[in-house]
Amino acid sequence: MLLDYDEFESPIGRIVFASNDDGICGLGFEGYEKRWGPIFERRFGTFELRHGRDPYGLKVILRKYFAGDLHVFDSVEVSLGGAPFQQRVWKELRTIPAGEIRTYGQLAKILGNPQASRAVGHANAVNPVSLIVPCHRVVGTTSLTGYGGGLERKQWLLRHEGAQLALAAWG
Amino acid sequence: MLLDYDEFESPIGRIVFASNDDGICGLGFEGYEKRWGPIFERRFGTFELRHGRDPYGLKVILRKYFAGDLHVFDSVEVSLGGAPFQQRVWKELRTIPAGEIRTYGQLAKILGNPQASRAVGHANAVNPVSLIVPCHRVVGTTSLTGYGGGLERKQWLLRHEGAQLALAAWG
DNA sequence: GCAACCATGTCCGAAAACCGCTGGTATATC
DNA sequence: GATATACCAGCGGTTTTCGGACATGGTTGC
Repeated sequence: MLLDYDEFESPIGRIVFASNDDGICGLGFEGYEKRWGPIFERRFGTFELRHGRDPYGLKVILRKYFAGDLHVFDSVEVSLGGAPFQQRVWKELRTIPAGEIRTYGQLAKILGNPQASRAVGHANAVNPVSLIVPCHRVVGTTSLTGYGGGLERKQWLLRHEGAQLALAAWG
Repeated sequence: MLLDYDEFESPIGRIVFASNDDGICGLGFEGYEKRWGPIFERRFGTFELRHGRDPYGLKVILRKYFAGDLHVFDSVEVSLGGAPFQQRVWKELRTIPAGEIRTYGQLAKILGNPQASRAVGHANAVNPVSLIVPCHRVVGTTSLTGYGGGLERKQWLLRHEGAQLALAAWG
């Protein structure tokens, strides 16, 4: 499998992203590309990366997003793979509007099993496409919990989207 | 929970009061309504306020009280909530006749624990229904101490009821 | 299959913080 | 030496906070 990949300089650090014929299949903050090996191997068997190509015009979209155009990701095609439950989680994530947040427990409930909050957390943790699949809009009941790109970025993104962070502890 | 609330203009400032089906559940001097949010939320979960209703005819009763009819509160129904000890304190308060005063220590003793004066003070501080539950009739051993509506009002009320304020410092 | 991971949530108990206090000493004033 | 004031520690009930234990479900690796 031949994958294109490229980079974008955002206000909170370099972003790397990869895509195949179906859509964006990987996106994360700098360093994330180091984890692509096992991820894409499991998914594609073998793969090859070709640098400097951006067939979906993602750089432009990212620039708009960071300029305040928060809904530009809605129409971006993604190619995610993953287990059945994870796919449902990721699909559900994309229905959360910018500026809103959910808890892991809420998502679990929506997906039909109120007890599966931890499983939801795990699905978030292995989300291959940050931002476009907005895993940063999911928080714990009592804290921000975690984020692949680091909590500071999660907080920054939520502020950028105008979300109401209820707890003082969330900053 | 749906609560009625209304207002009354007294000689010492506007009085606001709220009630439910069981009786008066909140009464205080102007500004007190701002503290109703947390109080009623803890007690009722959610609640809603409906202005301009006075199902217990409290305005008439208040007018009589300020005209000098000091015992009109005796038959008013109240709905207080609160912790067990607080309920005992508030109940005991209503047995203090107009014109008399007690100290926090005396009340503690009456309630069985002479050391609990400070707890009595706290119970007084969170009394949701002033005047009817006459927390203004409790004073410190050496000073008036405190009052939710301000010390001037406490003093005014005690004079109005003809209480003997022994200490010169009390005014 | 089975055990081991987890970007969770809930419950419960212990500890600490909060105060509309009191009583005793220790300093000040006259 | 009387007062009066200031300060301090200990007081008890409630509320809040914090931490640990535990149940939880889906995925992954053996």
